Amino acid sequence: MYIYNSVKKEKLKFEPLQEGKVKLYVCGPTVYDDAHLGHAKSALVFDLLVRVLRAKGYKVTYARNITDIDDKIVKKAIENGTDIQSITDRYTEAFHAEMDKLGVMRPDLEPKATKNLEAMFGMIQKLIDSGHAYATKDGDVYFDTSSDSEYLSLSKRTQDEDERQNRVESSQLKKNPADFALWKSVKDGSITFKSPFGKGRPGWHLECSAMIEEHLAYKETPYSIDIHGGGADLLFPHHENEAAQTRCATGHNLAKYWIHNGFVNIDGEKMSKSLGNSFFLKDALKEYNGEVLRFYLLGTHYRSNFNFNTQDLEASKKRLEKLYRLKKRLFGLAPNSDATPFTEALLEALSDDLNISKALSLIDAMITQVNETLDTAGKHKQLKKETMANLAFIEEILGFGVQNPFEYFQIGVDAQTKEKINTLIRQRNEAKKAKDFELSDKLREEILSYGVQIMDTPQGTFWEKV
RNA sequence: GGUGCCAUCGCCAAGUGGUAAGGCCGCAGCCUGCAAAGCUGCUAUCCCCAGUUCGAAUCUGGGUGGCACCUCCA
Repeated sequence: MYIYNSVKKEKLKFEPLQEGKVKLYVCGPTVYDDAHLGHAKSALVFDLLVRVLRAKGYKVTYARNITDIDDKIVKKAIENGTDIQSITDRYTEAFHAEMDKLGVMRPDLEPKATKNLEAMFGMIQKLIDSGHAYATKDGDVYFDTSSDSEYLSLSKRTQDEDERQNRVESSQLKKNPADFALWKSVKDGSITFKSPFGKGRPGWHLECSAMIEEHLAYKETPYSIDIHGGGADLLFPHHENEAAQTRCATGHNLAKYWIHNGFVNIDGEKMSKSLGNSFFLKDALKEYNGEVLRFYLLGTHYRSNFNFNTQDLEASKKRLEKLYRLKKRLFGLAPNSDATPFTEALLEALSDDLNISKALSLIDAMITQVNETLDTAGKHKQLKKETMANLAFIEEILGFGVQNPFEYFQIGVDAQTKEKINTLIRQRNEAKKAKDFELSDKLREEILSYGVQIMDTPQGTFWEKV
């Protein structure tokens, strides 16, 4: 297994901290709004990583947090005249439902910030005791970046005057403009939590460091966990700050490997709240099957920036359909469960820093080759069994082709319409049998008017929604 | 201003020193009553310039053009 470490900026052989095990933590969503395509991309990328690692025999413990305390959540709760939990519950539920539609497996652990305040208090105290954090008279607690000689080693930044001036000031009492809040005092009487440092809210960066130590971390290795991941925008300042906290509070480094996925852009522009061009996942799911979106979003290498557009999405959809058509051809056959040359090649491709393009080209080559053989006379018993094993492996490792292939092509057609179409197909087949092609063509026109296409095969006439 | 990434066929996209994968679209065939699906064949020398090398899309330098982070953000 090779993984590109985005901190070292090179592809490295993956060697876990403990033989056969992988501990992975990914920064999850802040649940104050519906998930957008970027959340989907990130969740899909790490879903794929977990599947590949497991296929390679690693015992993976996968954690992805839910940030359920944050200024934006508070703001929304106040606007809606409700408490934060009704906001966070609602969007957490929506997030889960949408990820399910994309075929994203649930993580093993899903820690929430509000449930881990004690762990955060403990880490703050350790940082204060060791001189890496200080409290102000306002009741805030800041991480003292000047106390960490390795600060900025993750993002390889330099702190010049320009940057210092550009940083948004939240307090005049900070020793250094780069210092970031571990605990923010809140005095306006809105939503606060009690802590040994006064009433307030935790800083955003703190939760990940604290929850990793609480739920996931090794205590005796030079790194807390094997892999830490998230969107590329999190490298700085979020991950830089997490790394600093963990390093200073525990004496060991946070993660051995860092993985950052690229952005999703819309029409060449970064999707963001401030640009007003967010694309909600729920809207995309109204138009497209979750598996099509999965296939599309996963179809480009995870580190590349991804430019979302419907033309490319349609092309991806067609490519996925090729897989489903082969499944239709072999429907109902049992696989032999042995690894095949194909499954080995597929796993090898994905083991190279998740080379999805290589993987997809292998799948297409396999599909074409099987179709070609099936087009010739013969039963091809062994090939069929082996192909079923290949398809099962594709489902397992990529999550592609998981639906019933006949139903897949008929999604969105109601039972009544299906019945009508089937009746017309029967009538047309009778006309064909009687060589009344004029009538059969007329019937086909009528069938096509339902927005479907039909295909005559040796096994019978099938139809698909266009 | 600081830091970093990228530039491969009409479109999407691998390859990162040994002579350009794959998909979509298009064209020509096979198959089919006709279609659809499937199959076969055809379509690039890798932004520009200079250099290193027996050999570069792949390395170095310069240029041009995109983009991102530095502020909440997957």
